[in-house]
Amino acid sequence: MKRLSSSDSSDVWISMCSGKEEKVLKKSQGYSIEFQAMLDSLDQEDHSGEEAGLITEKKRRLSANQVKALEKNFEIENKLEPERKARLAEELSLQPRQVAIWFQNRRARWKTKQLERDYGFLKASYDSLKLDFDSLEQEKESLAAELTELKVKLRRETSESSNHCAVKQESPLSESSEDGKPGSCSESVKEDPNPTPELPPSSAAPPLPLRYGSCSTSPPPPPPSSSRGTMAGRGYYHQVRMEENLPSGFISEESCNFFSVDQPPTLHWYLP
DNA sequence: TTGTGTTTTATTGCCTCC
DNA sequence: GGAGGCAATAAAACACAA
Repeated sequence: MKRLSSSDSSDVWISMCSGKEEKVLKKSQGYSIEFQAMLDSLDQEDHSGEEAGLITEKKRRLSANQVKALEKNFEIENKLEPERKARLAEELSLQPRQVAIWFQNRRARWKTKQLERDYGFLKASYDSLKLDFDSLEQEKESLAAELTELKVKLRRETSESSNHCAVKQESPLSESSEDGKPGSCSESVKEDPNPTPELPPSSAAPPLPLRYGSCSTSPPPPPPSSSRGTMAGRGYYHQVRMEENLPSGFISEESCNFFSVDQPPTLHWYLP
């Protein structure tokens, strides 16, 4: 498009020239006399075109009614067939190209809005998941603390009972320990070979298999590298890390049953 | 009134499809 | 190869605070 210096100081636009020409004209202001003369001649040509009744139009916004009609049509179908374009253009007294451009821009706006909506939805989903994760993490920590406490208590009771037996064994009137009830000494001293506060060396404890909702000793395949950046991928590593953080000796058969999941794990992120 | 940010209209260049 | 769509961009039109 080319901007003309009209006599009535209103901006007149001719839609027949390209934007590149306009840029050239704008940049050329204040240039050589020859070039200015050329611009003047162009202006004269444009004025003569105006007088000849060529398409002279201000760049202006569409009227409210036009926009309303276009919006209505966009709701029906956001793509424009040639027939509909021509009909709309005729109904709204617009150029078919204007209608096409309006639809194109409208689609772009719709896409932007859609992206914003999707982002909002994903963010809400993420926030909710994070809350869940945080509460589970807290629960895990309190359970671990409780477990430690219980183990200390158990150890104390065990040592007390063994002391009791040592005293009784010296006495000929000591009670028989054959019934195996609590308080019996023959086995209880041997119990608890793995006191918790003094964690055994890693060589003493066999490597614990990682569990993924079951007690299988074979670890699952590693996550695909492509999923490492995703939430699913992070979930995979979180589960591993959480179990690695458990106190040594915690993952036994009991603990396995305690934490095992009845349903098989969903590895949808891993399965193709 | 003016400077500035936003919205709307339009262009350009590239890509895909027929 | 032409038509049409899309992303990026330009620039006018508009809104609004200072």
